[in-house]
Parts: sequence; structure tokens; C-alpha cells
Amino acid sequence: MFVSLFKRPMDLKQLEYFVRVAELGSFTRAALALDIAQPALSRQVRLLEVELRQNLLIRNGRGAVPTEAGQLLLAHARGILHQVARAREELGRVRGALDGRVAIGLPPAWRGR
Amino acid sequence: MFVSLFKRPMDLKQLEYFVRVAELGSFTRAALALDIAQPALSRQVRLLEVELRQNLLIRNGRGAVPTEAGQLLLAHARGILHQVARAREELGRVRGALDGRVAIGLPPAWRGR
DNA sequence: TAAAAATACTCCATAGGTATTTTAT
DNA sequence: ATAAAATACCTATGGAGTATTTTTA
Repeated sequence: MFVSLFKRPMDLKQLEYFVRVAELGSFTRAALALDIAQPALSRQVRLLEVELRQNLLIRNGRGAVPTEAGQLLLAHARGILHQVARAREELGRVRGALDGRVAIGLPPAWRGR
Repeated sequence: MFVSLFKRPMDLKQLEYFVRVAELGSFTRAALALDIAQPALSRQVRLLEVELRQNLLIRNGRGAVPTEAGQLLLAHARGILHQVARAREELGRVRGALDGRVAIGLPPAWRGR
């Protein structure tokens, strides 16, 4: 029986990485900004390209620029990352309120049961 | 200097897992549907809760139901996953067109350069 | 020839599996 | 008593690092 072997699904981290490279026009600079090593960044972006079966960036001696497919993904990726950020914010905002409410008269271990 | 130690950022897979549990109302059934083991699923959802510092599901002897925070995340997660799916689709749709275009009169190895 | 990216490894963190225990109806 | 989730433990995959080579303006 065959298992996936090729279902390394797109990942938020890879999207962040890709966006940074596209924005900064360079793997080296993006790696600096992301605080990871350049080869690690190259590999993740390559894996993303493999998964989508698209070249996303045109590499040259001076850096990298998005292909058409890359520009398309860039827009989507930004949207996705924004939505993730908003989810985080909203959850964070709700945390204080909810915790406070339930906390009244209950020991901490019972919160949210 | 301190490094992350606690930056296990929210992950698309975790969101999918959480949504399935919330939808099916059960870790066991969701694990079946996702084709992973129940403990693996439990752990990922727990990690998500830890990262967001929120209880997302109320567990009981018959399954699990979303907390208020869980319902909020559920809505966001669905949106995010939809957007990811749309990105995938659109990239896939563009693939044929772009590849075909560039392929005319060029050897395959040169596509997209 | 001097930058930028890719390749070749090595290591370690962690996602996932099996077996078992705990919890709640 | 039984079904569901949690815990304990183990393994293996793959993400990230360093060193080096290849590429292209």
C-alpha cells in the first residue's frame, strides 16, 4: 500500500518564508530577517515550489524576483497570514474576558470545564 | 540570551485537526477521519490550546464540545483553511496556462527562468 | 571575480505510533 | 462497566545548522 509520499502540505511557515524572500528580493537578506540560515530558507521555499508544482521565484546572481505564479501566491499568502494574525489577536483579546469571568468563585483547575 | 522555547506557532495542520474534532464532537472519530492515531490528535490539539493559552474544547466521557474561545477559533480556522484551499486552486489553475505558454519552443528545463 | 543560491552532510526536535492508564457516564 | 481521552514511551522524519560548491551578473 502506498501512503502519501508526496503530501507535504503547504505550511504557514513556508508562506512566511516565501513572502519575506519575495519582499526583500533575496534569500540571503530574508534569511537574515527571519533569523534562520540561508540554506534552510532555500530548502523550504523549494519544497513549497515542489508542492505547488510551480516556480515561484526567478533566481539570479543578484537575488530573486517572483514569477507570475509567485505574485499570485504572494497575494494569497499575505491574506492568509493576515487572517491568522487576526485570529490570534481576537483569541488573545477574548482570553482576558473569558478567564476573568469563569475565574470568579472557582479554583483555577476548573476553568473552562 | 533567550531563544523561543515557547514559540510553537499555530500550524495549519493543527487547525485542520481542531476543526475536525469540533465538527465531529469527538477525538476518536476525528482521528479516524483524519487517519491518524487518537493520542497524536489529542496532543496536537492540546499544543494548540497551550499556544493560544485557551481551552478550546470541553472534554467529557462522550466526546468534546467547543468552548466559547473554541467557537471563535472555529470560525477563523474555517476561513483560513478556505483561503488556503482557494490559493491552491488558483495556483493549480494557473499552472497549466503558464507552463503551456512558456513551453512553446523552449526545452522543459528552461521553463519559468 | 564576487555576490548569491544550491548542495551535502549532520544533528536534534517533534510528530506520530503502540500500549496503557485515567476519567466520566 | 464502558467508551472516550490522557499519559508514557519509543521511533523516525524532516527542519535547521555548518561547510562547501555551483551559478550568474
